[in-house]
Amino acid sequence: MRITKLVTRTLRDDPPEAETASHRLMLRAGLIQQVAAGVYAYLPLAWRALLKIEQIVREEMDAAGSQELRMPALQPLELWEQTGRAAAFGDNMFSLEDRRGRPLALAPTHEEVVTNIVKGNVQSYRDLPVILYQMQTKFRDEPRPRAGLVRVREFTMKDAYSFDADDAGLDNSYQAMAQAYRNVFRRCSIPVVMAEADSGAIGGKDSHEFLLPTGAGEDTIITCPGCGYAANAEKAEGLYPVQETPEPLPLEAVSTPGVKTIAGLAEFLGVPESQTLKAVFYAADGEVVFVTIRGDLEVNEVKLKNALHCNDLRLADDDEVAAAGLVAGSASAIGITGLRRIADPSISGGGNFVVGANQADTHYRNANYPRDFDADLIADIALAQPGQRCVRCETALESTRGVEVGHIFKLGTFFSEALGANYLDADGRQQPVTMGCYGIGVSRVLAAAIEQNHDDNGIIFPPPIAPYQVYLVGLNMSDAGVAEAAGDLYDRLWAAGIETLFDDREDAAAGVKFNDADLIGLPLRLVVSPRNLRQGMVEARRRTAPDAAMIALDDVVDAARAMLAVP
RNA sequence: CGGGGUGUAGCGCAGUGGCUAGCGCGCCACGUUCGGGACGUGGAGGUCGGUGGUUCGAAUCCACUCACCCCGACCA
Repeated sequence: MRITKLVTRTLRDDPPEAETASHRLMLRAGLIQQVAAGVYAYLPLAWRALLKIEQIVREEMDAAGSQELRMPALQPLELWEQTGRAAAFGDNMFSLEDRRGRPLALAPTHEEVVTNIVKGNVQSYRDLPVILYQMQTKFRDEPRPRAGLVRVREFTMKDAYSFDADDAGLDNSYQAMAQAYRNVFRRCSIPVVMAEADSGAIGGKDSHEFLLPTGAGEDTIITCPGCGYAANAEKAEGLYPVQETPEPLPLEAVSTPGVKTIAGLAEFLGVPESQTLKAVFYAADGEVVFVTIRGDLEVNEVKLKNALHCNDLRLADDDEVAAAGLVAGSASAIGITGLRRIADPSISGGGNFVVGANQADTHYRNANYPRDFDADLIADIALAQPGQRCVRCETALESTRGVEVGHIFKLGTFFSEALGANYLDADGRQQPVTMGCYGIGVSRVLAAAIEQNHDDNGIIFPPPIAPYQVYLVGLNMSDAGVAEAAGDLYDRLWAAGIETLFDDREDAAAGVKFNDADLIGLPLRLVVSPRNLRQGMVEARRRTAPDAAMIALDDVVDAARAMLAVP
């Protein structure tokens, strides 16, 4: 491709709206163009890179025994109502009506459709296992798109679905997919962490995310340097110090004027925060629930959502709190009626806690569970935090941010039961198939690869996903000798199968071309110029190398191939 | 959805009630340049996000509205 024909322009300056490196560089290098919030056009350079990423994914999926198919993005909403996921996705699902007023959805994922396909094509245990996958455009009406291709509303996803006879089969499929994922991300130069993850409201047992650790990420990963434990903070568990249970003392009201926070309460009464209990109120699908946890811990809203089996969870607003008869700042589980009460197990270790009294400016000392208050549900709802200890090896946990590029789930039989995808086992009995699902955000992989592989001058494309392998610069293209030699070299490179982008601009200064070469970040830069030509040479520099090498004009194609082969 | 911000030429911005709305980059023509973002001369390009209002007069003031960005709750 000749630059003079390429529909892309590079930007001299950083776009002001772009905060993260990948967003900034993709805009500057002319890879993407925004069409709406969270909706981007992939310009030719990005598209070539995406096709390469897709091909890598395809090769690894095929090698893992999966077969590619293609399902529709446009689906009847009714299908989503059969599994209850229309409600679970809620406003995150784009929906529309056809001309007859029939409700349709733009699919955010494909479990329903793929399960129906398997239902119609798999009858016997002899047909299992099966793994199907597709490259597909997904639509999700995200509340807040951000960071270029990191979080968008229309994106390319590779989604795969496994169907097995039982849990042992699912384990095999899951392991095969996990290995395929490691291969994909290694080939794309994205050093991922595989972390335990929340499986969501529907999800079954195990779930893992593949995350690129980077400050630009949206997820928090809790890791253990001792044993290698890694988990999304949504899922992670941590050990916190548990006090000995003291002799229970009588409940005692104490005046606490103006005290509204745990920190203020602990300071006012001269007790550690771990000697207090925190009360938080949430609206779970509109129902106000009362949540109690030890004062020094934080509520993990994902764990809470799972414990409550609700679709929508948010902090209750002031009106809801007041309507429920709660006194913010001095609320307590003591004497609460008419509300569901959820408590973290941390309330049962230790004792003689300071709690609210449901009266303004008043708290109780010496509250003890279950003597003084009760809960309808005790569940782990604590947010793991760095500094807490690993549940396996008791090393202090660490925390880092990450971009999620892949996610795998063991789904179990939720979908097959809801949609009647059964098979006949060897004993002639009907059984629901056991499913897993596996997603890679293909367009996000491109963003992550750039986030990981760049410097101050621009992108450093990993060769396997670079849109072209060579950036060929013709310096002083109005010089007939240069134009001829560079054009000839361009033809020879393509003839040798080396994908080359040819900067054939006549009017651009050397500096412009070099800066664009660095910005776009192809693996190898070749320079044909009057100066080099007088010596019969071409200059070659890898994007990652500090210095250039001089290559005889006749040897350039072989030399380029050799330089590109070096990992 | 809560909080903060921005909409003026392809891109980045200036313009607080007054004449023909400016600047830089980019673009077109010609000429000079030619190894890390050159220079000269001449040009093209604008419903000032939209609607309504105030006013002799609105990019500028008011109301409503739309879009987009950033920070938080969601996901690949």
